[in-house]
Amino acid sequence: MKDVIQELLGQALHQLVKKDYLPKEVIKEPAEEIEISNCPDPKMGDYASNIAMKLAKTAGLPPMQLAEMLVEHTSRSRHIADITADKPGFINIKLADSCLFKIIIDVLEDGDLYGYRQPEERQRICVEFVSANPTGPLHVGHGRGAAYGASLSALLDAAGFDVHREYYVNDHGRQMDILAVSVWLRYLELCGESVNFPASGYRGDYVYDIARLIRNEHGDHLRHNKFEVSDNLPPDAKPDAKPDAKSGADADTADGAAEDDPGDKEKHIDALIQRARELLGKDGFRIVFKTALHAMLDNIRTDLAEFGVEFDEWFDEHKLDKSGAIDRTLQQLRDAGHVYEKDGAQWFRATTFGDSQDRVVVRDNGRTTYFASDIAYLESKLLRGYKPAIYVFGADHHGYIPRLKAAAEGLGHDPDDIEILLVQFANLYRAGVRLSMSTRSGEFTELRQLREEVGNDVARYYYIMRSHNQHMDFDLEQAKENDLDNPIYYIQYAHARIASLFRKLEDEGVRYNQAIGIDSVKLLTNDYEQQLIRGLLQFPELIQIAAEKRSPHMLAHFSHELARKLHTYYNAERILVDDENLRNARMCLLAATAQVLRNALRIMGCSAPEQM
RNA sequence: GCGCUCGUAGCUCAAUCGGAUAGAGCACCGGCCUUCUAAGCCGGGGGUUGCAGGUUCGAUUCCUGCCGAGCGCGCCA
Repeated sequence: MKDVIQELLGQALHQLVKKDYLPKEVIKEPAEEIEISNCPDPKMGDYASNIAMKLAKTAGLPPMQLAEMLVEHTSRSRHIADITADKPGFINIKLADSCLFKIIIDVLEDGDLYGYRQPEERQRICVEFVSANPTGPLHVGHGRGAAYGASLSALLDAAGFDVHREYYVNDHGRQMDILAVSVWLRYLELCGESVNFPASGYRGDYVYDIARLIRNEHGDHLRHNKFEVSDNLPPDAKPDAKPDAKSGADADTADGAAEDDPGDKEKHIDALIQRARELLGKDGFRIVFKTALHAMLDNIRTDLAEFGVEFDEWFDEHKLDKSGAIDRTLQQLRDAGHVYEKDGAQWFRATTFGDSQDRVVVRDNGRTTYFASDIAYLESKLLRGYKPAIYVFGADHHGYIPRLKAAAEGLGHDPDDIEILLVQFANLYRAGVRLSMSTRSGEFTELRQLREEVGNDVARYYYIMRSHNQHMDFDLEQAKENDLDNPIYYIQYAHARIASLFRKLEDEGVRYNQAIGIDSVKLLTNDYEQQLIRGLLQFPELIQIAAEKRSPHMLAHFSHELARKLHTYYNAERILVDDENLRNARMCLLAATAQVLRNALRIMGCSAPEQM
């Protein structure tokens, strides 16, 4: 509908230019350049344009006068009931009733696809999100990225993009080796060996679960005694050592602390990994490694699936190495002259493209860095034709943006072809007390726990109801215990309420006749009904705006608003009246409202219950 | 020190790439169930949009500086 109005105003501008009332500079080339917004107050009209104020300067006319001229020259359309120039220079447009009523029919006809744009050719884009290292279960911090990424993907799909959802599996790095060693040590523990557990090992119970799995499968075949395992290793740090502990004792007052704890936990764990490889051999280590990896991926996959988050592809990092993609991409950068050697390592000259420093891609020991994989992965995405390739990162990764953009540019791409969205942290509160999210405290960390405590719908909604670049407080008390105040229940209740009316009708043996209803929609003239219809009208436009702004939280607000309109209507008017025409017309409106609520809830990843 | 994201009602947050009187929820106060789900509705109080400047017809939005919060600045992943 907006495009119709843009078109009409565009034509009016052309006419005024043709008559020499206005200079030709005022012509906005694509009509879409003409901004159309919703009126803040429905009494003013349905749509508003600020075009007269925008062009006042180039036209050399006061905004109000220009607005009036435009109104005069806008050709009469059957869609428009009224068009006026108002106060500072806005042009307000009121839609014809017939136009509004038709919305109900549109919704009923389009059904699950109402609000969805379906262009002939869909632009292919990729959304990569979560991508947590498979070294442990997902924690609540990943939850927001998961909920945001999934809803954003659904939103972009609705807006007409061909969306590819991708999870990048870091199955190649040192962290995975540490997990494997952690599992192996727990396995040895189960075998009866009393080995020390390293400070930087993974301590969660899930590590024992995997160890148990291996022992069931392979018995004691991978057992080595504790002396073989720990002899001649560099000393470990204390298990509880916190590098940046801010306790009262500072280095200068308690210099004994350093001597008590001379170990380097990083050197220790690296040596331990090496030892494990030696003792287990290539095959033995692989058994532990693969079992751990698969167990964790299963865990994560199941967790996400239960959360309603699905991916089209799980992209394994190691494939980039195996296929030679990393080498090829690095060679490409070398050929372009963006790589140099220093201190035995190879550096990507990221500073040429605005990064604050150059970045190592090949270490002096010959191994490629994590960033080298990132570059190859980036190239893979762009070669596959995604435009843009969207990354959803936690806010703590914002430092990666300049180097990734630099890499894209170094490979000869437009840096705008990759788009990096940051999701800010969510703080969990219980009864006003902030819960620690560190793994060490073990207080409340797993996404699974959160889902079990508050439910999937609540978790999904709470995660996305705030703008992704806004820090957010997630209060478990409000989310769970006080469900009267929970916005997601409020929305779902509106949907259930409508379903309940249809049930009621059936119980009373009265048939709902949609044909009669559609013929009678013109009876829906009271304020409440008009408000609801306008809500339905706004939905497709909201999808487009929210998608452009990568802001699924706008759907949360929209849904709440639509639910409020429904509840208000329900309280003010009796829906199931005796008059057959009016009753069926109202039921049509409610059916359409339920449909829009369903569509919005689906994009947000929440269910639309028939009863509550 | 440098950089990124922010700062809006008592609390949690909106505000459609700069628009009309800055809006919701929670909390607080007062009304509405013999009738379709009261998990609801209606009404009320509550604001110098962190501070100071600047840009223009118009600023919560854009620019500069300051104050404050969170997070980053490795041949770690």
